[in-house]
Amino acid sequence: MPRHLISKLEQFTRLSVSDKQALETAAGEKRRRIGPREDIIREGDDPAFVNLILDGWACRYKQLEDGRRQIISFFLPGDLCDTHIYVLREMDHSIGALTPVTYAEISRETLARVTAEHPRITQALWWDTLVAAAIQREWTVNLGQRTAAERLGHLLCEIFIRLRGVGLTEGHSCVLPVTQADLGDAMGLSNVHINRTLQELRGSGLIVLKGRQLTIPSLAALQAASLFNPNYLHLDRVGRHLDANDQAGDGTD
Amino acid sequence: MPRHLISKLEQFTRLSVSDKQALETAAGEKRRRIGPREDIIREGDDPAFVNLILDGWACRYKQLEDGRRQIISFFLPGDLCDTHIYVLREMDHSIGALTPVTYAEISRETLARVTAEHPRITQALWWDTLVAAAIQREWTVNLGQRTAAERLGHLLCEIFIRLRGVGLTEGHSCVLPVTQADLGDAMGLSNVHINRTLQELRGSGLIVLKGRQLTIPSLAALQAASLFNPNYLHLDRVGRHLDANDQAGDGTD
DNA sequence: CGACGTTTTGAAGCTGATCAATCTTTGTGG
DNA sequence: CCACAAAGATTGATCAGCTTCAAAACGTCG
Repeated sequence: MPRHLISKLEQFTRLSVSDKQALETAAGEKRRRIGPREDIIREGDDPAFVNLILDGWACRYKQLEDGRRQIISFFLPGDLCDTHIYVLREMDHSIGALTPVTYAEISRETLARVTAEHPRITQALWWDTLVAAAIQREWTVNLGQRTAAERLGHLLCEIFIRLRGVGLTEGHSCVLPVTQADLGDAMGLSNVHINRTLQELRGSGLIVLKGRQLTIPSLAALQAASLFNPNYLHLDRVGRHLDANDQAGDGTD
Repeated sequence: MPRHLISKLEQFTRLSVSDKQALETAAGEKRRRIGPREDIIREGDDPAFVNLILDGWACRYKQLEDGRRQIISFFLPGDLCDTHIYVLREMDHSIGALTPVTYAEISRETLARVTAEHPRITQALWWDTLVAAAIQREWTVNLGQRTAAERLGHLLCEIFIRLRGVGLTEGHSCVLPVTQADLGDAMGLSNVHINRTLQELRGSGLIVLKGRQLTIPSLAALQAASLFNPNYLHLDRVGRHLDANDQAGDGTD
């Protein structure tokens, strides 16, 4: 069932049948389901598990004393929250659902066992962690330098490509199941301005957005308009040399 | 000589004499010195080493096609660039010096050896990595939600506390060796507005800034004004239980 | 149908950007 | 030790992008 995670990791390296089974087992241990606006974990809590999003969208966020909320990152299906979080004593931010979410709680011990026995998974999780850090850096650039239209366009490019990596796009389309207010909290813009900026992107034909269905007629055009350079997602199959080949037939499915 | 790194890590766990010697040796292998505005590594380069800043200030940054520059994070003495960066094939950002900088290049092999032989160092580096990620997240909040004055005040709190952790403060003062334009590139503000915001902070008595000498008369007051919550720096000695105690006298110096 | 959440629109106001000039500091060479 | 150059800090004036507030339209679901 953690097929999205597997798809994602296979962008980096090919996994053997046994690798996939190990992930399967780990993700099956403890499964939970929550509704939108519910929290998976809160600032101040002791992080006991690594959470794996199986379905739905969640986010990291932080709320200032006066109510301002910043969404720090989006969690899409297949995303894993910090694999070493248990080194720290308490959460410095919260993780909450934006849509109905199904996720797996993976214990520290399980994760340790899986990585000890499956070096390719270890490598792939490293890659995933580094890409997550790169995305966070890119958001810094996004918030610091880009205009509203560039910023939003950039986000949509990123989301589309990430969803494609986990098999959740269809042609030029994908879902965008969050409210405009959520997008605003993520981009540091008011919901009103998000609305106007979306209209601007629609007006210039860069996106088609009907309800929760997003279509990007030309990803290249949206990328160009948003100064989007996909290099930070590191989709260049760096880990080719780690492709599983220890058993005939492995990794071909 | 990597005394700043050692100071920093000892905020998390106590290190034995042998731990410190290992860091000493690793940091001594290859030392380099560069001037301000020179790069340590550039976007597109193949990351061969982990860089340890021994002296001076550097930064991660990214430059957009049209020249806009965002400083993504500051590297202070004792800071280590991503310890697992070699998993990726090429840098998605650059690292450059803001002042004259001395740094050590640590090879992948050396780092692997040190961590294999020194579990406390491994743990401490994990803590360091997670704190670095938390800082990046906090910058996202900073850029997305805080006003110019809050943003700048927040940054100054963070820098002061980080410098204090590596023994580079004196009483309520520390150096601030970067230009206002650099601060602007880091905070997503124009240099003009940085200037005016600094004057505002000076005017309200929250900071004293003469040349490159920064004094924060009341850190608590600046924190309050900037909505600064230090929890994300995880300075609560989480790793107490890992304190080195395998040899009498260890860790007490 | 009615209610609630979400999107859309309009108008007014503020924060911070831009541009351009001046002042100050630092560093360098004579 | 002074003169000069270059970098950085400061100031003023104008402008643009985005926020805020408020209301209306739209959708969706019990």
